[in-house]
Amino acid sequence: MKSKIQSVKGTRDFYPEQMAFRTWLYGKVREVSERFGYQEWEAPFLETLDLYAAKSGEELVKQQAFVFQDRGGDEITLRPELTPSLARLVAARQAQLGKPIRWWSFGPFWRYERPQKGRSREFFQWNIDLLGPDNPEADAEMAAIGATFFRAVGLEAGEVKIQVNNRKLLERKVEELGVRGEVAAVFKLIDKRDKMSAEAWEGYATETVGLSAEQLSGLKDILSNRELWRESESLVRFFENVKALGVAEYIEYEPTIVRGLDYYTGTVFEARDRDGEFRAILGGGRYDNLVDAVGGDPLPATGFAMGDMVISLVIEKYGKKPALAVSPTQVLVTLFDEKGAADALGLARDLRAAGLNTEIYPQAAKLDRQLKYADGKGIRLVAILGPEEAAAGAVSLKDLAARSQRRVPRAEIAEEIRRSLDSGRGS
RNA sequence: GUGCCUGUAGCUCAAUGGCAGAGCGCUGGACUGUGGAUCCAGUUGUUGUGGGUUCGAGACCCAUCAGGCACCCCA
Repeated sequence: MKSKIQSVKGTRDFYPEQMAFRTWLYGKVREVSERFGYQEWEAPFLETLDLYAAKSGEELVKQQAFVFQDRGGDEITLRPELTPSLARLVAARQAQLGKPIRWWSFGPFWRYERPQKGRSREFFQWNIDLLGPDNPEADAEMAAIGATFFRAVGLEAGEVKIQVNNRKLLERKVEELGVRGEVAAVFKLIDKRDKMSAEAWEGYATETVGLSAEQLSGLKDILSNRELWRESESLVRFFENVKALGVAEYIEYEPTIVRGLDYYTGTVFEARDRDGEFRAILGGGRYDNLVDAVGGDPLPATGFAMGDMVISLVIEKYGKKPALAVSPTQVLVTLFDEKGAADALGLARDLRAAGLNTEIYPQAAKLDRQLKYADGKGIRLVAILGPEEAAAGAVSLKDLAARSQRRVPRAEIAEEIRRSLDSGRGS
């Protein structure tokens, strides 16, 4: 065996079967995005390092971005996320863009990380953002879009949930504990809670973050108070809106959600499967300062991102993966011998002209071979054109799914195929 | 970037330091113009890669690459 060139670490190959699923997922993303009136857009895959320098979490850029020098010596980054690009595009044409801006996008991103389940170095991500309004109605719309997507792919509220919190509320509560200027450290502490043992976490809280016993106890009260949202006018309205939008069953308050990225400013959320088996399915929130941070005028914004890997695992786990037709072929034209080749090619041409996806068996072969091929590839209809049919000016149309066959005059074959496809659609 | 686990046929996996195997798949036939089932036959390897120990290595040791898990971070 010859030595094979390996693929780049952390990348995935999309054979037709995987590509069909990716396309299906993209279709669901499009369907839901457009249902809420969002426009599709796209940014370059390459951006300057400067774009990310001040904005994203420092770790994300410094340690996890693919950065290289171009031939002119400029620092170029393979985009690790989309939101800074969004802010850049919006800032560049801020005056002429009508508000609110409702945009969505689905494309590839790169992060230089250790690959593991639900995480690779090259992945696809759905981004959807609403810029303009700074009210809880906009936040609720985002959560509703996420929930509507789950419904669209068949995931029920008993299987996935969207957990919500508000950074301003949390910040206020933390400050009430008498923690000054160390809010970011406390947020990090909160984020770690599920990942450490209770003792280790408390040790980290008192020793590293420097909380007093009293403050720690107060913090624990905050994090276990599932009714805390009632103290935030913004969250109260958020939950009212979510109810009105018909997705309340998917959404719940979770005091430990803070999100990792530094640019979030208000309501934040992330979705998980109810068993907590996987990492977050999607994550997002309000980021009101980002547009002016890249040189635009201040513009409030909210949005979220969903990677393709975790959602795929969740869809698979709950048995919601659809049976997808991998071959686009609607009808296979048989080939018996070289003498009949011109006739078969002519039939294929006519069927294609009639708008049918038509494939011809590429060489003369026994009929059972050709039928096996069609069966294996999931092609339902086979147009059999052998010496007998040719002599009669007809074609035999076999429906592999219905196990039926009938002889049709050559002139009517395209119409007959169309009828068969329509009748088989429901079953 | 840190720690741990794993790597054998296309796939899933066996093989006490002693002849590299099974199931599935694939190919052909039973069936010269009729598919999924069944039966029969056949096919599949530089044991991830490179070194080392040993009379002898798929197994032990080192390195390296890839995958997985936990950190870190996050989609």
